[in-house]
Amino acid sequence: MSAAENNTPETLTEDFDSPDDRCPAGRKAAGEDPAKREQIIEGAKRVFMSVGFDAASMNDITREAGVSKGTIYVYFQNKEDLFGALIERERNRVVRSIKHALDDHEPIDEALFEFGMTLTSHITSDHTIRAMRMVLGVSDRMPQLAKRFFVASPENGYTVLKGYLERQVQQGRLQIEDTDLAARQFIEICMAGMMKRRLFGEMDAPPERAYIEKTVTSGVLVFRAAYDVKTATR
Amino acid sequence: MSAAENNTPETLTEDFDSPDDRCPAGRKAAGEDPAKREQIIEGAKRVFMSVGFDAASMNDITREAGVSKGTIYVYFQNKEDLFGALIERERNRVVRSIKHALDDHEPIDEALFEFGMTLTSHITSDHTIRAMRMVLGVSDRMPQLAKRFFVASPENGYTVLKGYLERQVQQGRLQIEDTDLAARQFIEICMAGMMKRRLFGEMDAPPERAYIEKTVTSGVLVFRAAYDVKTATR
Amino acid sequence: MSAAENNTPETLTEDFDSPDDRCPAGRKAAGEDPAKREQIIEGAKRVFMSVGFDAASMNDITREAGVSKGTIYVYFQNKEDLFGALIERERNRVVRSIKHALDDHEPIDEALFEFGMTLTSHITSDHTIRAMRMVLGVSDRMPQLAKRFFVASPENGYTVLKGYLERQVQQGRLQIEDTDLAARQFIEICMAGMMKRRLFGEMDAPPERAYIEKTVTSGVLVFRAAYDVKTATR
Amino acid sequence: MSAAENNTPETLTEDFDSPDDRCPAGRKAAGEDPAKREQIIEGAKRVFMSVGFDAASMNDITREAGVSKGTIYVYFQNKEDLFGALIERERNRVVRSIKHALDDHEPIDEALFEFGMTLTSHITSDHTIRAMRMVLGVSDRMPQLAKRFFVASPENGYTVLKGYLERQVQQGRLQIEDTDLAARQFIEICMAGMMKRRLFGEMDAPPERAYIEKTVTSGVLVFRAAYDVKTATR
DNA sequence: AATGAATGAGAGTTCATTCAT
DNA sequence: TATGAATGAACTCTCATTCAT
Repeated sequence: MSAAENNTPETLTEDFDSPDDRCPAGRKAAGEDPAKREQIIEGAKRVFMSVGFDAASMNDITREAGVSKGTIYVYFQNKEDLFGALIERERNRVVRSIKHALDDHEPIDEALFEFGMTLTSHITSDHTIRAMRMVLGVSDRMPQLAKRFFVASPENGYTVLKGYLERQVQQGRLQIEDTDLAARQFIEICMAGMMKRRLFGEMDAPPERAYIEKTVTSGVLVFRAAYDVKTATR
Repeated sequence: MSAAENNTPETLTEDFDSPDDRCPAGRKAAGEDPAKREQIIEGAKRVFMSVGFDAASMNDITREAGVSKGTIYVYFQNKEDLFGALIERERNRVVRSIKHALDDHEPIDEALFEFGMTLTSHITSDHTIRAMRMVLGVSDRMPQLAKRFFVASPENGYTVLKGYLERQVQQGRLQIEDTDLAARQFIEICMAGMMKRRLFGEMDAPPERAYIEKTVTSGVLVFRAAYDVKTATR
Repeated sequence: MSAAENNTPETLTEDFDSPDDRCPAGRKAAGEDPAKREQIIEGAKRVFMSVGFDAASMNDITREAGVSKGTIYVYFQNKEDLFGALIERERNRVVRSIKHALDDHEPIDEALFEFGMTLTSHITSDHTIRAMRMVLGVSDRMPQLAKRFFVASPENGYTVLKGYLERQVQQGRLQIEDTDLAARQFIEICMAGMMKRRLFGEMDAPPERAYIEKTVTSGVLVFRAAYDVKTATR
Repeated sequence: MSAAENNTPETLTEDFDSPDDRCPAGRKAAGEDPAKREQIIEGAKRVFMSVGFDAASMNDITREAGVSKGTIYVYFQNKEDLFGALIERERNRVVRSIKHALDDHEPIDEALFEFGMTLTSHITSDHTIRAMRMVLGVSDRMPQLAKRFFVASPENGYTVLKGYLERQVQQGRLQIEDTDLAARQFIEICMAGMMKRRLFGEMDAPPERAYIEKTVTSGVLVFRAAYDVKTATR
């Protein structure tokens, strides 16, 4: 455990800065071949996703990734480290997808609708729900991991939206005192509890697009009823 | 073993109706002493809460509960059964606290405010957050448990609120087409993502009362801006 | 284990010499009520017989005998002791049944036939086969028990028969040099391997009477072909 | 696990046909090194033989075999599987030794004598007796094992002998109506109860050769008195 | 005297990790 | 460098035995 703590996610992404500096002959240094690293993570992902952290055995991962046990331990210090790297990769993937969801749409209605659709679809997807469950399942042992995952995935939408709202307020199109709160409110109205229901298994498949559309549409209406310029709410 | 078979969640709360009928001398039947049962669950709770289901060992629970391993296995069939009983107990605790939160308050503002405060405080409490994490961590293996816990705890607020909203609509005080959706929206506005942030460890303690009050107050305003009679929103 | 070794079967049967000497008021002294002792052994027999020594749990015996755990431990030092007492009881039962099987029948043919039938039927019975398996299963831990059981049950027939043969030789009706060997031969010819086949499960039920009759009849013929006076065998 | 599944008794003897095809470098595949497998069985044999199946603990076997617990479980699915493999090995050993005991000896006397000596010596050996006790001790839980062991070991002699007797009858050298019964009779006469006495511990060492010789000699005489051509018995 | 709830050592089995090849 | 056989601590669960009632 002490060893694992040295391996904070921050350092993980730095591992590849110059992978082949030391091995010009083509032979990769131990634990420095990005393709093999990817191969291992890909196998680990399949196993972790389907049974969770504790129930996943390193043997399963070995089999699924098609590499030997020893090789995994060259690339990752231990099971937790491997799991952390996997979550970190997912994190990066998500951040990219949401980043530009609010950029260009001119009418506020459409911009918010698009944003709400993207975020809700993403968060209720099988992929994300499974990842969340896994992360939460080990959050006692790896609290930083859960936090980082959250900041990257659901919370990231909040950051983007808050910036957007502030710009709209500055431009006089919306009247919001607390943009922090308003951003959070909008996100939650759009999801209307679907994330919770998916997490706990009350909904056992991602909601249909029509249902999401209806929910997000209503969310935009509620939000504008509260924060449009004419209305003097709060 | 016959005693243990009564441990299905449904019957858990009924087990203790008349515990001393058969044992007037004070000696309790095997697996039927509510105090000892409570003692075991209490110890199990401490261990499960702090490290999660998988990382908790029966030996730890033994030590924490102050009973022997054999005794635990008289009261509970196995580790999952013990965990289930613990979650079930938490579930019951919640249901009771929320049930009557909307009954008597006359002005809608106050009623919704009280409800939002109760629900948000409850769901963001250490107790509930830890329970949720545990349940989500094993939801692959015990999906019914997660579902039951959810329906009882966060979802239960939804049922109560939906009934309240329907009564207000009938009495002409609110104008809501889809009370199902509106109830879900209100709950999420009141929490404004606090449950998520608590779950993932972004907030590492329950939010202060002032913060909850501010958030719920704003939530009520947004909700009324959208659904008050005069306003013709949706 | 050291305690159990003090409890050789020999002493077990002496326990009842004067059970009520010390308790004239009717209340039996601890571990001295023969009826309760019998009740315990009867329950133990059902359990041991059906699953064997190791697989039988004291709880099962408790249930089957209808007495409490503590009571069993008043009457018997431990599980081995209880098992020993049970086997000892079976032993005594058997000895009685075979003892007089060769007494009165005048013609040698009939006498041997009757004896062979009795012995073979007895030894191939479910009861005896199960007892043998149990005893053999623990013969490493309780070697004296197996030996005593054997001497009483299968070997006892040998003693009786040998005496009979010696009398016949003295009376000039048979011509046998080694009555010890002849007695063993006769017994084995009559069983023709049935005991082995039953023990190992090749025959899963006691052989039918007709089959035993045929076998014993043949056994008598073979025996007389070898040992009748006219024939000069050996 | 896939390797362990090959451990069905039928395939056991075929496992080692070409053990080093895949590992020319000397490194053996998991669960496929015959030497290690033998080492484990050898250790297990010592433990099982001395205390029986139930009383033998995997820890004892670990210690006796000089391998770790994990290794045992690579080679064998579980305790029963290991025990089964051990018994199976003993079984094969026996079959080989008896198979050709009656082939070439011309005079019937000598052929039967040789056969009787081989079979009796084998069955009364420490090895076989201990194996029988073990097998019988678990015959409730593993009935097929006991049956297979029996068919291979003691019963196998019967099959061989019966074939021999039938050939002698066809050639007019013996006069037997029921060769099945006669074969069983001969075997039992030759052993004259020695197997029983050894099993139950009445004889605590294999009988001396002189004693077996005397017994088998007498057995052959008795058998021929009954079944020689001139004599019209049965 | 009889009870049976409680004990806790020890059972079989798994699996993250190591290291000889 | 990559492998995967081997390790052994730790797991859940059982049950002969004890002793307060």
